[in-house]
Amino acid sequence: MNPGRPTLADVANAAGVSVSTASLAFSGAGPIAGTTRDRVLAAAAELAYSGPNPLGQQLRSGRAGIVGAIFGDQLRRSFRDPVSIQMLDGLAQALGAHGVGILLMAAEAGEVPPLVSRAAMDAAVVVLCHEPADTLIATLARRGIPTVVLEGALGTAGEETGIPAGARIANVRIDDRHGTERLVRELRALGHERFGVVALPLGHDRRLGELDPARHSVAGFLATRSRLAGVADAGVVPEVVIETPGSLIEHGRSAGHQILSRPNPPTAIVAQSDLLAAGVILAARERGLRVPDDVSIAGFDGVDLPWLAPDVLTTVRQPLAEKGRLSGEAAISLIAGEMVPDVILPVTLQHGTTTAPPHR
Amino acid sequence: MNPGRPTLADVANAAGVSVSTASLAFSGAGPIAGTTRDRVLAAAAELAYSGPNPLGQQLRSGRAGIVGAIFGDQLRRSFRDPVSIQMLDGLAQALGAHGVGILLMAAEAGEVPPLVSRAAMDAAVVVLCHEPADTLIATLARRGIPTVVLEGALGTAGEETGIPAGARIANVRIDDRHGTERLVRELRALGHERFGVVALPLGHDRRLGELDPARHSVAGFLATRSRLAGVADAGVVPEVVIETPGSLIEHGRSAGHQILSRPNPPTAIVAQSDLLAAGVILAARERGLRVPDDVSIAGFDGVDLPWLAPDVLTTVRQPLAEKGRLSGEAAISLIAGEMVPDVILPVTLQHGTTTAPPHR
DNA sequence: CCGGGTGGTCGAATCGATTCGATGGTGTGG
DNA sequence: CCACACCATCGAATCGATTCGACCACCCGG
Repeated sequence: MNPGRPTLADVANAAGVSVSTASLAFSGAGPIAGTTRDRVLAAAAELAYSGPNPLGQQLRSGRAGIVGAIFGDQLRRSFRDPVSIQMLDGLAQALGAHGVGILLMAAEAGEVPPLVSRAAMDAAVVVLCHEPADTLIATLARRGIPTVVLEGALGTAGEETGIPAGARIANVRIDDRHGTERLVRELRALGHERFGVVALPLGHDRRLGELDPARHSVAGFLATRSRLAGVADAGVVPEVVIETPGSLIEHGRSAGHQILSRPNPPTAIVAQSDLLAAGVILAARERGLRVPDDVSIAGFDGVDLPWLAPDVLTTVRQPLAEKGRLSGEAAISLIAGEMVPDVILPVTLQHGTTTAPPHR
Repeated sequence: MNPGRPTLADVANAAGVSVSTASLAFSGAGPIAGTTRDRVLAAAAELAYSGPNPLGQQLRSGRAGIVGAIFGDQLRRSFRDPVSIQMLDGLAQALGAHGVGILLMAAEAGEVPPLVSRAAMDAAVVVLCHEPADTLIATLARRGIPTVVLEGALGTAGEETGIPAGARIANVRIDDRHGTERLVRELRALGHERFGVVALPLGHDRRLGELDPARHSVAGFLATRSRLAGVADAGVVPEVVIETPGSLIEHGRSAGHQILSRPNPPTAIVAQSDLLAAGVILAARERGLRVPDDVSIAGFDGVDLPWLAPDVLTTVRQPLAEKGRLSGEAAISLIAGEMVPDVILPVTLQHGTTTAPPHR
């Protein structure tokens, strides 16, 4: 009759019942006679009606059935790190169990993608934004979208961040400061005294190179960036800190070469991610250095690196899938209007073959 | 006044204009006086109205602004293959340019996830389903959702697949049959005569092991699975075909050990993906075999494997990001109601250091 | 001075479903 | 035999926006 696909009204019409009754036949809410339901379903089959249009349901219920997952970089780069992927997998599991879908968004370099301000979503999860993501979070807050922030800066709530006071925000993070501290203490216990650090991006500008003391005081970063702070907590001031443009093998490799080409390189290199550490190991191999005899190398995250064999990385393992799952459940709770306490997940030290006492 | 967030009606009310005028102030469609628009926007700011509710817009327009991306496995596994990721990145770029978001869905082992049958989407892209995805595609077709199928089986349209005739389906695939043929021909030209093949999953059951001639005739698969058919086109009947549960390094490694532990192993191993090939190389290394002196190994895809250094894989490169972009644009066209011709993208042979004439 | 055009605004219909309250009919218990 | 309860069904309101056609007033040209 009318163009386009059939609607519930068409089905009701064909079945000779009212729209409300037809609705009951599909939703199952409320009483309905078996014969009536069958008649409605038969009419639906006849018209090739494939069930209620989700758009109508969404408007009515006020729920989109979607949670946005916002990554701090191009997907191509974000997803080369197994960290993001395991997180995402955990997130997908938790949300999938509630019939909620994941809308993928990539926010490059502090930009706010149009989807963040326009797409329909019931909640958002901000993942892996190494740099401060205040404008992003503020945009979501203005829209009244409850938000789960992963590994966010500490002062997310209120203040001069432009984030409204009533914003419903939950924080999920790991105890990376303490984890790093324990790792570095162990390295000191092995006898290491001179350290190099390969750091994740510290700001919006994606650069590779030594931390610029003119622009950023190391002390300042020590205070704000927890993995660096963990180094300081262990009583270590690194000889050199290389900032990288991202958590990728090749950046770790470049950083490794930069550190290892110094006149008298440090005996221990602590990388802020496993991929960075893997890159440093490749660099060491390329320079003919033996790991861990000539240099100890440690990472952070605890992802599988089967191709690093025979080496097994010493690292700090964080529960990645668990983190994703928790974030998903936090999002579900926020949507339900519940308060969600901040969560800090524990990490565990994992001994591999890439660390040993320094060679004299 | 009323609970919840303000609506366009509230804003119109506060600004002393009608709802239709307020709508114009935001959408910009149709004539509106500057002073009126300013008054509306001011009222909006006053009420902390953050723009039109997407749910209302979607119902009205009949567009969800979302394309579903359906992967044939858990995300954790799908995304460990850079192939999926580069694809997804290309897809995200193409769709993002049109302001369309990506809804992520994982379909394990031939199941149809609830989101596929219930979520609001304007189109779907079915990615990386190594096994036939007929029920999936049929579900989408019944819902009238235009679908782009990547590397789908050849007879997607009509027939006994349960897919309705009028379904709007576009196919995007690469010329993998011909690419494989060229690769194998080159290996033959080098002097190889006995081949092993490490294959991607051939059915719903994820198993690792030699192709079972009782259940599946090799000839049958040669006919239907194009990368295997390419081997046959080159005039080669492989001595052994190992089927794997997925495109992962460890599966390639197991398959590699299985092949290389045979009494008189083939001199050339062709893997159907780069990750599988990388696994075979690791297996060869572990057995003390030199690549390519003792065994030649080739892959398929052309992804970056920096950690394979110093080896560089001989492979067939396919334009992955391009494939994703094209799929995205195909989806956009389908949504616009246009017909989209099937696309077959070319592949290029890429010579690495892992293939050489066989050792006598 | 009058008619036609136009720019600005408004009312009402529409998108497709859910859900509340009302209604009519049947069955049961007093 | 009457009244009450309950089950099945229906009508209408609602969710939040867009858009079409009507309308009014004003400006300009004839």
